[in-house]
Amino acid sequence: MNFIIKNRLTILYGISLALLLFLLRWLELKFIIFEHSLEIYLGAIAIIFTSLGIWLALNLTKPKIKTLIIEKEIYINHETGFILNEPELARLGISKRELEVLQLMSEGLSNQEIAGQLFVSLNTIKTHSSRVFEKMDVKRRTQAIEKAKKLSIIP
Amino acid sequence: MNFIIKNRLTILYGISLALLLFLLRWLELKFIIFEHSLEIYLGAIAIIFTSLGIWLALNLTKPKIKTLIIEKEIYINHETGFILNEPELARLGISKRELEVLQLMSEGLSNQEIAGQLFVSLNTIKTHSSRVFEKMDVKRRTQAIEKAKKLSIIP
DNA sequence: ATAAAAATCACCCTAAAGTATGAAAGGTAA
DNA sequence: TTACCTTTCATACTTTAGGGTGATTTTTAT
Repeated sequence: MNFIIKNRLTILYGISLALLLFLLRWLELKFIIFEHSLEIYLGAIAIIFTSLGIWLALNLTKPKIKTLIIEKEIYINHETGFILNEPELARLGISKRELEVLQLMSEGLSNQEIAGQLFVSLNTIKTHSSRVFEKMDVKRRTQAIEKAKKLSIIP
Repeated sequence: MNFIIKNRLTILYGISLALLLFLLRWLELKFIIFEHSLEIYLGAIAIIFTSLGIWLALNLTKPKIKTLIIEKEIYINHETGFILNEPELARLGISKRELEVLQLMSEGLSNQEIAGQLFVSLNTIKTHSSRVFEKMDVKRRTQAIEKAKKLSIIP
């Protein structure tokens, strides 16, 4: 069964050829018996074999494929994946809350804005930031941000 | 001339067909004069027209176009290679000196330190920074640094 | 040559940032 | 329980940052 399925195209071609030969024989008989003109017979043969040729060419040759390669550029920003450098964080002794304050600082928020966001007083934020600067051994928030980014403590 | 070049394929086909008809006529004459067998004549016609059919099919069919879109991923490396976003810089209207001040700001320097580094007065740096904030539409230096980094104006 | 833009500086004032010190509440580990 | 850390908040003070205004010099472009 598998053999038949695999070679079904070849078998079909064989059957078609056989039928074609029968057709030709029938045309020849008609030509001989009824004494029709030679031209009609020749014309029929020409048409049939031209068709055969076209059919053979279309079905037995592999289709011509013109491959058009279009390169589409996709820009990927792989800065999204941020991995917190926890050992460094532990080494500096920065607490969770302090890190939070540091993060909001790096986003450009003022102490007052950070206080509002974390629902604490301005003084609390000042204390936190002072401790962070002390622990990180920096003098200003801008320095803290710079250093923290270099150390992968903040994104 | 242009007409000939454009339709050269059609003209070629016409000439080929004419030659083919001549060949057939010649074969017919040979068949009648020398009383050769009908089978050879028919065979020749069959072969010629099969070939014609194959040739026609191969040359007149349009190739199938297969479009392959290859997506090429391009990673932007923010860490190593920094490319200054000059169009954005021009759009914001930030001058060379202002950019310098902005850069030193991002490194965590105070206005006084920037003034010392650039050999100008503190007031000059204040003017520059104020202009930068105005042009960048921010309120604080930390915001300016954040935005500038996002816009690839500073590394 | 002249106008526009950039860079420089000064003065005054307010807002924000940062320092110092003290203190109280809550959680955690020895 | 004690000692320690974290988080919270306050007050007082100093320093830095930032806004507004005006002015001069230098550079650049038309």
